[in-house]
Amino acid sequence: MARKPVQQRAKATVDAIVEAGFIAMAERGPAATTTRQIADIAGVGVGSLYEYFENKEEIFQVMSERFVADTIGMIQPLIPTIVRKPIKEAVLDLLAHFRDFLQANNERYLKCARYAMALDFEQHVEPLQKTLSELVTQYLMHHPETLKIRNIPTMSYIMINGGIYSVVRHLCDPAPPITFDELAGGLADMVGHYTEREMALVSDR
Amino acid sequence: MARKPVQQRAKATVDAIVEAGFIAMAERGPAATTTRQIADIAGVGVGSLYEYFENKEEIFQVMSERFVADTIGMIQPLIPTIVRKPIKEAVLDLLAHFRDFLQANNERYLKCARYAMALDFEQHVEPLQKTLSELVTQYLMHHPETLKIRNIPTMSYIMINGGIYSVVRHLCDPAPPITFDELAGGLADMVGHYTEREMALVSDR
DNA sequence: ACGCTTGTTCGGATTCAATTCGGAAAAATT
DNA sequence: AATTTTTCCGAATTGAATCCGAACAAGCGT
Repeated sequence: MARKPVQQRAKATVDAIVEAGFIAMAERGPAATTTRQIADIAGVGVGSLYEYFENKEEIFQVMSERFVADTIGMIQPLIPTIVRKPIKEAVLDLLAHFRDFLQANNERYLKCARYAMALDFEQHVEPLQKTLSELVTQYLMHHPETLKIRNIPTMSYIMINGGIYSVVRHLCDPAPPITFDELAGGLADMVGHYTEREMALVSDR
Repeated sequence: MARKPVQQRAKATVDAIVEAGFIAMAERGPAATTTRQIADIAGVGVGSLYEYFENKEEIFQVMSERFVADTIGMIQPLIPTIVRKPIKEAVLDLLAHFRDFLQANNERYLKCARYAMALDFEQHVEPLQKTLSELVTQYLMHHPETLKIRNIPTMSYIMINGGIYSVVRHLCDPAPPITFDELAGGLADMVGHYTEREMALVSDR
């Protein structure tokens, strides 16, 4: 941001711009949204965009940050409930919430996710990954028998990245080859079967 | 394409433009590459770009298509060898080839993959997905015992999408939390364990 | 209330990249 | 070698992103 808004009215302008960014992006996609559109939707002059943002790109960056922060805010309160459930239920539960979250508000966050995953994955989605890693850790602590599983960091990495991408891609696909429930069930089975098999192997040693 | 090149020399300029597109993209990323840069690298005038491409975007589209086609061309000949291996080895083998392929030529295809996955997944990567599905099908036919596994389409979808994304993301990450070998081993185990567990469950019924 | 400083808004002017266009050069065809 | 087709080009156009300075509002001390 080029300058910090100090007055209340300026903060409102910044909010209006970011909100307008979400609306414009959901309507036409990021490539097709112009500064003028954002300004018009926000009800401000084009010049105002540049008071608080270096350029159009930075508006998208802030949107991505808000998206990630909101996602984390959505997940955090679920953690205590989820960690007490059996693994497959836990995965299904998390995925259902994630889908609803992405589709809310005319899919604004789904569009955003698509964009955020393209450029600078690490920078934007890293905090989200950290939160999910935290969820995994807490889950393991509530189910001590699973602590024997090997390669937990690797498996978290795969399931978190692969899971997020599969879901986002599936929801973006106008004609997906499988239903969302099949996808969710598949991901749950993937995690569940891996856990079961790994524990069977470990108990043999 | 606005117009088809009929003479040999015209085909050469089209090639030079696409090649220049890869070079420019690898150097500065897609957002920062201008038509003038592409034209300069290709050694042609800016106007020439528009003889054979509607716009800059279409150059990237053709690049994506070539990338996907080359990827498929890389995988096809591996299929006969891979389908005869045990599942974990097969996955590891495929992943090693995929990594080498993405990193060849100054990582040109890795950059391309990042871009191609952002916009229009379905349109571009769909043929690749089809090829990999084909690989899965052939694998299953060479290992009849695995045919009892349920939800094969779903599992293919998850492993193909999740696998591709995990690998691309990992290779793009300058400071990945795990090594590539760990990632590859993890993916192999994920597939392997799932298969083993599923077959154990199925034989009980 | 009043002048002063600081913060905010705005939209025309500017910049820069994408795209167009008309004609020249090269190749093919007659 | 004349003619037609194909190819190439770069100056001119277009339009979106960005800048900038004037005008407007808010806070603040007097």
